[in-house]
Amino acid sequence: MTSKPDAAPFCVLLVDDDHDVLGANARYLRIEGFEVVVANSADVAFERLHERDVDAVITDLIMPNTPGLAFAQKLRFSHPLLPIVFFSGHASVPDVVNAMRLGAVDFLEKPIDPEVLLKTLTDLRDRYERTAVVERTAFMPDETSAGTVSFRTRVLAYEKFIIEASLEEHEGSVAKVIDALKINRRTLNEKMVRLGIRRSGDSA
Amino acid sequence: MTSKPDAAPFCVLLVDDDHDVLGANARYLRIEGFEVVVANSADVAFERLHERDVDAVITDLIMPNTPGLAFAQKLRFSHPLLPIVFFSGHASVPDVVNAMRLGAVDFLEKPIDPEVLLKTLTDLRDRYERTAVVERTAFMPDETSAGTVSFRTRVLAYEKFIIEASLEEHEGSVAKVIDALKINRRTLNEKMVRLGIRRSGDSA
DNA sequence: TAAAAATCGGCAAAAATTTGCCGACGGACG
DNA sequence: CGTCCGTCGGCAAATTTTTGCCGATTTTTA
Repeated sequence: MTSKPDAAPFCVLLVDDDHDVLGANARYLRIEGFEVVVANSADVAFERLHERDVDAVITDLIMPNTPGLAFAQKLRFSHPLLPIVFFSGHASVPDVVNAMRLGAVDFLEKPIDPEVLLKTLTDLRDRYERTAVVERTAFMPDETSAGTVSFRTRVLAYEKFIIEASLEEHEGSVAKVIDALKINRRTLNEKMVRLGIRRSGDSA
Repeated sequence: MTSKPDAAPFCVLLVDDDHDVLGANARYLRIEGFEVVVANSADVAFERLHERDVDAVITDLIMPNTPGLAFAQKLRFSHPLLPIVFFSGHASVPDVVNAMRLGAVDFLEKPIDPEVLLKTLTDLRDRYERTAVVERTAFMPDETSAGTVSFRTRVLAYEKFIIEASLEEHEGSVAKVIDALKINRRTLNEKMVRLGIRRSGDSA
């Protein structure tokens, strides 16, 4: 409904080889308060990704040069937790299956209903807000080497994410988290310290 | 091609409300060397699951009483890593998306091509052979854990994902993965064994 | 205000993971 | 052939993590 230009700039990377559609969607999303970066090919998309942090990627499954899946695959690797949403005109079941396997968040059908797109992104923004943070803090000390995130780092980032998410879900109740995650209290504690997780309150 | 009744008994739970189809598929799979348990409803399926350990579940998406998705959802609870394969006649994109979100391994289209089914299961067998072990050690043996997926399980699943992705990205080159993930060769090896990851090459 | 419920951290034993070293194997290549 | 390269696995030591136990504090609840 209300589209408020949030304080938190949620940045969406829109990838589509159809210039018109791309422009239209971008415009629409911008009006709705999203920050939008566009790309008309996978290559350009990667350039954009290097230039700045995006919070979600919306991409056409079928593009001239790079198949959308190959694109997603590379993306998955450099940005493990980055939400990807596909859309396509006549997607076959296997297409959808493969897309989801690559960790797609959703798969929309073309032509895209603006309402649906908006809802998808809004949900995403709400749900994945902190994920981006995790990525940013835990990943790549310097942004030069996008691909060289160590295994350990990624896993730790994920652990952190899980715990923080669960913590939030249970309104900061450690006890509930322990129960939900089936993790030893002591262990959870250790991890929180190690990963620098603080309850509800914040920095400083 | 050659289907050898393996020493390792891979047990498949086949769920379909169509008696004839169910029987036919079961027979076929048995001939191909799988151990098959059948159920014509979600309820029966759960009974079977309590009776014995199965390694994979193949289920129709649309069934009279329980919608396949609801079934999968319950299943996800009790068996977070248990591979589920769906099949359906006229699945919509959203259907597939939801199925995959619930962690479906694959989504086949009805009528099922025996060849495809067989291949799917064979791959599954190869890939998930050892995963069962992980599952067993990863979370409570008891079904008391009705609620959630344990922290450990989730992390393991993620580790598995990272490794498999990297492996795929580097066309199965362990050396490259070691370099990319900055992980000790020995460690990577251990994890692959523990998580049941096999290199691109495949079946027996 | 007292009792009950939640958190947190120190410590040390127990358990699990990681890593280095060594030898082996199969394939590609000169 | 003989070698080099990439992979694998056994073993044991080095490390890291997980857990249990105890007691101290803080927050809620009755």
